[in-house]
Amino acid sequence: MSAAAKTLDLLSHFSDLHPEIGLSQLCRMAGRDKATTYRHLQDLEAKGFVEQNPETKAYRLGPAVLQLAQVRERTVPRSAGVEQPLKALAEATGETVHVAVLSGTTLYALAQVESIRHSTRVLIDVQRFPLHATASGLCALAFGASDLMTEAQGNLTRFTQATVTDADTLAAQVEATRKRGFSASLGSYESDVHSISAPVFDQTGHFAGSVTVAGVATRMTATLTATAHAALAQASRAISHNWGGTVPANIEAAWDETLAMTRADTQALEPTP
Amino acid sequence: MSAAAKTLDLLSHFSDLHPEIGLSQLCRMAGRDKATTYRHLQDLEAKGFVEQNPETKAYRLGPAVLQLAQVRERTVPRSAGVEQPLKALAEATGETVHVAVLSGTTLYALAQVESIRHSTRVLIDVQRFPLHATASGLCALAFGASDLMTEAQGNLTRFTQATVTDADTLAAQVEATRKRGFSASLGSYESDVHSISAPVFDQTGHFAGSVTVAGVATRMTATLTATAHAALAQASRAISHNWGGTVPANIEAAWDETLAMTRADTQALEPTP
DNA sequence: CTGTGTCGGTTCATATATTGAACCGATGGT
DNA sequence: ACCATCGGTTCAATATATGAACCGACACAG
Repeated sequence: MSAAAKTLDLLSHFSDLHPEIGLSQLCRMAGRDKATTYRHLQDLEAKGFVEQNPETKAYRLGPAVLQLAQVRERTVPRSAGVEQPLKALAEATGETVHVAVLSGTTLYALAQVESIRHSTRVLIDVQRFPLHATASGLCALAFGASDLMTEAQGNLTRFTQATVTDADTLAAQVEATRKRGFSASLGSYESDVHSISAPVFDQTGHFAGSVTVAGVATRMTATLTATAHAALAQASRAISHNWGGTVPANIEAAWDETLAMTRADTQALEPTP
Repeated sequence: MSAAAKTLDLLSHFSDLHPEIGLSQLCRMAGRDKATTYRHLQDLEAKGFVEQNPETKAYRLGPAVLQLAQVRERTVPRSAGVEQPLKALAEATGETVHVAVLSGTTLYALAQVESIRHSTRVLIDVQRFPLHATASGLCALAFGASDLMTEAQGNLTRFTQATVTDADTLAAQVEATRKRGFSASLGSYESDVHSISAPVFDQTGHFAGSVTVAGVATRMTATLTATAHAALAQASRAISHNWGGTVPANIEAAWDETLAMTRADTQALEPTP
């Protein structure tokens, strides 16, 4: 490992739990020599990536990271961070996939990828996703701020036979989404489309959008659902990472549980030899 | 220069003007070899500090900087970034100095340092600085958002004989502050206190607070004023840097002009031999 | 007030990782 | 068909990173 990589590695040890770290402690955390770590810290300090608390001599993140983050935030559009994960998701599922971002109380379409595996596939032509009638929307209601729910309850438009139009059923679906970490829409917006969504988080740590697999209803078997769940979790982690966020532990836990269940379902249908 | 320092240096070339930089271009900007720069970029990419635009192969800042900035923002209080500059400012001027931060439309006291040079000095016991009657407040009105002015106009309380209580005079003072880059209060809040302030900026690029020299009125000669101006500019740059911001070019220009003028005043009074 | 541990920081011989000129294939303009 | 430039790679030369040992300061304990 290069000296530069080791130096950069030191930065990753600073967190909310360890905002200030002394030299010796950082050596233990990084598992490296004291002299080496000290020089690396000197380099970081000279460039403003860390600074020393004058009283305790402990090191903490410096102002340089703030400026870099500003530049990144201003110059790299969110859509740049979803392309690769979306392609991988489309590849893994063979269905149309898309990402929506939350702005205020509205979910806007940000990007989509249509898989070329099947000749029939879902085409997405909406710009805004209704909160109560789409998998994306359910994700927002389940993992976003509470004002989204009041917004949704004020506009329970019916789109198909399967659209939920009463607040209680909607609340139940939201609750199920929270429990499972994924939301599902079985033709509630377009009747022959079954969608599954996972939430995406940004650097504020809050719900920032959702990533969705929109499948042709007749193809959404238990096997594909299991595949989609696993691939969605992967995609959400990757996109959240690109947006400067991480998936909260409770949602990772919900995913684990759901994945274990769907795997069991699949194996029951198609037992291994 | 260590390899780590050179690697970190590469990051500083990314800015709003150059959000994406190709390998060869970055070599020219950094003045370094292509092979070296390439390996450094590999290190940075591996740690998420830069990423490659898949289409153009150009590099841009990566998601890692967002996460580090979040940690810094959450864990390092603003007050930590003002101590050193404030001490230097008190040392340079021999007067009491303080920093105020803007929250909403209110200026709150954040930190202060009393110089020990004189037995008489200004004691600051306020928690909030009136916008219309203090040097800090004038800075906020001159360099902050426009809603501050409406807030100030709604509360033109008189504190001393010198307090400005009509909107027109206030507007004129604000205009003078914008022109000079510094604000002044000649006993407008406490009658025997003359204060000079400079604005401070944070990572959003907006006015975030002010740094002030609060001098005993009888001591505020032209010489001390010139010293204070120069030291305030220095302090503002340092604090802005610690808060992740930079002083806008137009204010640097205003400072330059004011400093040249006050220097001329000083030399007229005390000609060099 | 003396031993003991740990702290941040420094030294220097050792050896390992960094360096850059030259090179490659791909791309694009003329 | 040519030339320039792009991102990326190679390898011998060597500049640079490394870490065991050491230092003074500090805090705690007997």
